[in-house]
Amino acid sequence: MITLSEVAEAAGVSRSAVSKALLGGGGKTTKVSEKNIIRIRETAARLGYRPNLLAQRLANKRQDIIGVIIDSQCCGLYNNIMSTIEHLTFSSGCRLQVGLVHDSYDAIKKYVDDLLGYNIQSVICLAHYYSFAEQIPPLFKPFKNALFISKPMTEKKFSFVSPDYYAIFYEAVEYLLKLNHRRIVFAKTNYDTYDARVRAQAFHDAHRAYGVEYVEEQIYKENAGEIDTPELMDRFLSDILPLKPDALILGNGIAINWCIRKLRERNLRVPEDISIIGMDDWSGSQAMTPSITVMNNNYREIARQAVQLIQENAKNETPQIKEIFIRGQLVLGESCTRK
Amino acid sequence: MITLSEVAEAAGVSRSAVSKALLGGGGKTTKVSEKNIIRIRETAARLGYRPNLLAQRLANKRQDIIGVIIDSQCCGLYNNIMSTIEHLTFSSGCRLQVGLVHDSYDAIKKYVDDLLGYNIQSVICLAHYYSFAEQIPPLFKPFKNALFISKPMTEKKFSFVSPDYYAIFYEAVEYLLKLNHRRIVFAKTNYDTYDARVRAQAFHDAHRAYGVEYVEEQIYKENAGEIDTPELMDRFLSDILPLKPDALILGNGIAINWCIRKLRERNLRVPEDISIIGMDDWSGSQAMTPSITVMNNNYREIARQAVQLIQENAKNETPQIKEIFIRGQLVLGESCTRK
DNA sequence: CTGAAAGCGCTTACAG
DNA sequence: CTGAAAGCGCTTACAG
Repeated sequence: MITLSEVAEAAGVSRSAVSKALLGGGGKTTKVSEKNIIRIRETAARLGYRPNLLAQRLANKRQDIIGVIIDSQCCGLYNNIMSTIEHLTFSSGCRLQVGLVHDSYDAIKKYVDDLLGYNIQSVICLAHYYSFAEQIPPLFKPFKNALFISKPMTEKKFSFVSPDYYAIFYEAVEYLLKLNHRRIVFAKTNYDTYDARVRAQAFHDAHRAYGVEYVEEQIYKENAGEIDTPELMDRFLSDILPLKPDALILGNGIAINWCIRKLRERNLRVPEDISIIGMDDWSGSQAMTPSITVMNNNYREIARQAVQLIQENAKNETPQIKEIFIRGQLVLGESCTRK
Repeated sequence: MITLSEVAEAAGVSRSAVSKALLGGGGKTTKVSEKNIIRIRETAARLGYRPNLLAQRLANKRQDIIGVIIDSQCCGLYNNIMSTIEHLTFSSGCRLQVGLVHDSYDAIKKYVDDLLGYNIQSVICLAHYYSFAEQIPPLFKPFKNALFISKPMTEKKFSFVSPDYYAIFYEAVEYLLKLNHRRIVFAKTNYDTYDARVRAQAFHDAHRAYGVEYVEEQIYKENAGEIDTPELMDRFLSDILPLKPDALILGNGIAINWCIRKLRERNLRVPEDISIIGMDDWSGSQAMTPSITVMNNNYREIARQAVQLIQENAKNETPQIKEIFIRGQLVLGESCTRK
């Protein structure tokens, strides 16, 4: 590896001059003549010089790096978010340092330590919806500029950009009620996460607003995560079909595929016998047969606002805490029909 | 930020001692008494000391970091690969530095520069199947230890771990031919990538082995990428249905969903009228109705071997170049039937 | 316009 | 067992 000193020696100039000519360093006062700039550039190119980023960052502390902690399982779901974040930060000359974790508190803690060890003060957390959801936010206290995607489960104030889970869920339930559904089953989880809480609340509020009674069993809490295996789906259906549901609100595409398949085995058709709404949009929801009515969370907009906020705060000495909810929209498919 | 020097001063010992007691540094000869170790640890904890990783890496050059360059669009497809890589490297005390790109030569080049600038010599590339596929591998020459997932398009020898696209594709075509299909259409792309090439070759070889003639149009080359929008699917079907195909080999789940939907609009059923095989497995392929026969590339095994090889090579001064093909397997669904 | 010097926060080889 | 010193490859403030 060629160093800056070697370039300086080969070009017969000082290291300050090379720093200025090649790396934009050299402080405010260092000037280099046009002649030397050319010679330095030529020498560097000839030697194949590459600046050492570790040394650069150690020396001047300038930080244009944003840490990202993301769960590898979210990757599909958050695909739009990540690629938008990547695009926006990259085009503004910023870099991402990505910590990929999977459902592991220890891994998240380790990556947090790494980011702090690299003196990275800005971080976006997309991995905090677990059974241990409330243990994650405290890990992010040491950062000057932390931002969560989705509202974190914590007392302390953090900036976040979150889907407005309540509003979209309310809209979905309202939509079903207006189509005369009277027995909607919502496949919640037994996790105590923010989204699950407010969805249950929206379920309740919408029913109340429309004067429709429901039994507690219509909010299904038996499952830990997605109902995305045939076995889990069988159990789920055995549990809830006795309630004679006319609509189901479920998670992702896989769950819904299994659901449709398993309903068919029981001679139940979607939407004729049971309507279905998906809680998360996924690419391909409109390609299915029937196409699925889904809650589009507007992830691209979430990512856009997240990047804007974190970059703004990265400039401030005392970042301001903002809580931003992004409205989603119900994408109407063929999976719901009037009763 | 508390530094090592401050801990040393507060504990009344030398920096070497702190380095040894806290960070496992201090060289071979530095010894610290039990008494001092305790005091140093206590002091560090009290002050909230965090080692600066930049300084550590700059000073001792020890590298336990593996770079990864991955396309954000691959994320779904390569989800299994990435999470397996993450798991295996993380549990061996290694760290990943992930560069997330999207279909952009410039971004890949920039991330390569970054990795080299951080003095990272080991890198896994999962982003080299583009229209500019052959421009990517040269970027990775400067690394001591580069490894590609999927065979790269290049003359130079690189290590890679790749799906055995040829074998699995041959198996799929053979399967269809044995089920008496005689007009198989393969939705290739107009990209000149390794996988596309050998698939076309396998298509040819299998037909020849079974003495089945085919016309060139059965290898559809009009598309740039996946046929994953309704418009592209309409055009594709308009183009190939006049050939009276009895089977289609297509890309991912979205493409296949659109295909089934658009075939139905034309009163063609899967598999009764047309059989379908998917070229890439995706979670949910077996949940669909009908479930889809897919080529499972065995990504987890690919990831496992990739990590093993790159970690092995990271130890060697002169890494050995290995070319590893992983056999996949045909997962039989309901989307193919005997003609 | 130019370069010598001190510093970033860690290392390790070396001398006690 | 212990610490002073030189070094990693860059910075920038400063003095010419």
